[in-house]
Amino acid sequence: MPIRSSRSTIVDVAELAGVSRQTVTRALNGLADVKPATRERVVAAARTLNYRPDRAAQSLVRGRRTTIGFVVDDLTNPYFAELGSALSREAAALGWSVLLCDVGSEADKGRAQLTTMTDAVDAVVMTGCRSDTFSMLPDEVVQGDGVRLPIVMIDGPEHPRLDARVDLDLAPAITAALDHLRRDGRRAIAFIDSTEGPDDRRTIHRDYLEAHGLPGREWPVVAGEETIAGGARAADDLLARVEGVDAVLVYNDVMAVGVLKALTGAGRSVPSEIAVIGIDGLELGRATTPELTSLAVDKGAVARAAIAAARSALEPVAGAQRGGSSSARIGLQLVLRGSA
Amino acid sequence: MPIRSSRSTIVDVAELAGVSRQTVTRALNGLADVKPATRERVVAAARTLNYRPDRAAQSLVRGRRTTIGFVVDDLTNPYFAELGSALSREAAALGWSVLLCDVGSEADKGRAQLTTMTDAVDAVVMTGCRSDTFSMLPDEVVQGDGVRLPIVMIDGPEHPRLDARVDLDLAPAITAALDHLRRDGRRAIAFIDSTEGPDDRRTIHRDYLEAHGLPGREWPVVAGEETIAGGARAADDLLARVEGVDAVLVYNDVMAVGVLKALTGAGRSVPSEIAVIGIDGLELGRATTPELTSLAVDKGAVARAAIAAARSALEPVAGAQRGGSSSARIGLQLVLRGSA
DNA sequence: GGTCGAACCGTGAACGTTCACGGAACTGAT
DNA sequence: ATCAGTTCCGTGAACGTTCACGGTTCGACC
Repeated sequence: MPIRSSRSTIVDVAELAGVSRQTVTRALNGLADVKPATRERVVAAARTLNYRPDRAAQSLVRGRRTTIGFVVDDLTNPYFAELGSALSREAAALGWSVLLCDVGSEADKGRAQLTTMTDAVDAVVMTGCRSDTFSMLPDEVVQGDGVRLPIVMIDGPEHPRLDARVDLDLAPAITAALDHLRRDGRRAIAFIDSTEGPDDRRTIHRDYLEAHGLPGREWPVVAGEETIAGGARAADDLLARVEGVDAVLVYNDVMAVGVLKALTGAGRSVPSEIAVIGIDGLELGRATTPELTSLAVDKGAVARAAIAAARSALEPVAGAQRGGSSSARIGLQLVLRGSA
Repeated sequence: MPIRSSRSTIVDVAELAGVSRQTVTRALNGLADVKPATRERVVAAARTLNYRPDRAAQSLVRGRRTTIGFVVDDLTNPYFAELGSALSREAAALGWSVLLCDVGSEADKGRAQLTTMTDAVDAVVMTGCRSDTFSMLPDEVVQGDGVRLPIVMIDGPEHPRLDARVDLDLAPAITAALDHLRRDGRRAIAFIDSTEGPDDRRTIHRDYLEAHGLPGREWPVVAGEETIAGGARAADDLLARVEGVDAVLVYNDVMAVGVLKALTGAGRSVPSEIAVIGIDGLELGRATTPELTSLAVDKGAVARAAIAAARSALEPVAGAQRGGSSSARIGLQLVLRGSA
């Protein structure tokens, strides 16, 4: 008997059990029309061969399952985790599956991960991507000469290749937050960003300051990394360089928590001396004292919009809307907790 | 021309472009031996039909990809998020994919999700599962008459069906933490659990108290839910019922952060009056003031062990070790930050 | 005009599983 | 002994794609 090095198939089991393919199928899938003795023989054969049905072959014949890939910079960031959670449930409601891909920091590994993901998936949902995850995509996917793998981008940079976008409606939200601060008599409202690259949140903030004749355009602060520690460093930096700041708007909640910590650590009381507002509305914001006021994102809504976008891009109807990238906007809500 | 309601296949494209399957393959996959004009015709046909290659058929013929399912109670818990992140990268190193499944609270939906997941996956990695996720698995999977889908459990309840376990080596770690507290002169060391069910951490704690003649066995505190708010409530409860507690060990970091907040909120200073130690070693523990001391879990190590276990369970070598469930133990490290 | 090589394209077969159908063997009653 | 009815099992075909091979066309060159 020749040694089969590769994985054993259903016919191997059939031969060993002395039956046909079909009987093996019946026996292993618990169908009727199999004599108990035969079933046992088949099961035993499957066990000794460590037989495992090929999922690809199964789903080929049983019908198509759609799988979407969820690409994140860093699942460790609770915002992305909450988003992934919502996406997983939303996809499940349609019978879809979600393939997770945490590309992380190392660009080369990220590339490899994305290639294996993209050819196992019917559509891609990317998010964040301030580090340019998009350019890590395999060339054949991004140029898409042949078949375009649908890509929907959540709150990330623009790109002609995208099939759909889900954006946060930041302008009214940030305006509301700043209005709130101004009503409280705050005048010196700084903004702490995560990187120096172009950023809607920062420009909205700056435009607001200009429109209302407030100071602060000259206080660009950059955390460098979207972590608690990064936020804390940025806050220390801000305190060291600027006098009289009485409010801070922060790029996201994770960094805002760091800011909060650094401020109280430096003896500034929050919110009486300095108010802090974050963006995302994470559960994490409940961990601090005072709790973090934030512009909350409805992650369920974002996930629903993303899934809907992927769905319509996958629609079998021949689209005259080729290249007509759809776009959804999700509002944010100012949730007042303790910090502002 | 009959209207095809289902998804279009490669032969549809071939017919529309007036070529053969193979030429379509060549054109769309960017291979050689296609005249530019023909390629364009094929691409155009694919576009109008919104053709999308069947991933199942592709991977059937191109070769097998292994996919593992990652089952979590709640990805919102940063511990599981960090674990998922590690798992994703570890799997990627082998060219594997990770299917995410956040079963959440609703048992019925969880059931449905798990069935669609389990038949798209070559192995399952479950974790947490204090809420009995295991019993949500479809019957044919859990009884596994025919082919056993490998299941590896991370730090969850025992079950004869499991193929492998990855456990946290809690006893020495918790002992180290309690030793540390005792060296600091703490005597009244409470434990805050998440549920009332059987739990290693609680029993290790109680055994330690007994062994060292410390009080506290009579202070069972249960948070109910593994959240910051749950931990806070539990701490309030503890303060209201017991006098003189000078240290608290908490089931996990998320709850411990809530405990920390409740204690400082109630005017107790940490760590001078009461020390707090959590379990998990999350980044979240850096958000508080003081930062949370914790028994840190190396999530990368856990993920590696889980992947390795799945790998060996999938090994094509006929195993005489059928049912011989492997088991790995991962140590924890006491990381001293501010709270103890 | 024949030969040769390149460029381009099509035809079976295969991947591993399940579905639809039909056939054999066995039962029990007429 | 015949028949009908179960019970059990096997044989082609199909799912949609790619691989290996072979064929045709075309131009160029002797």
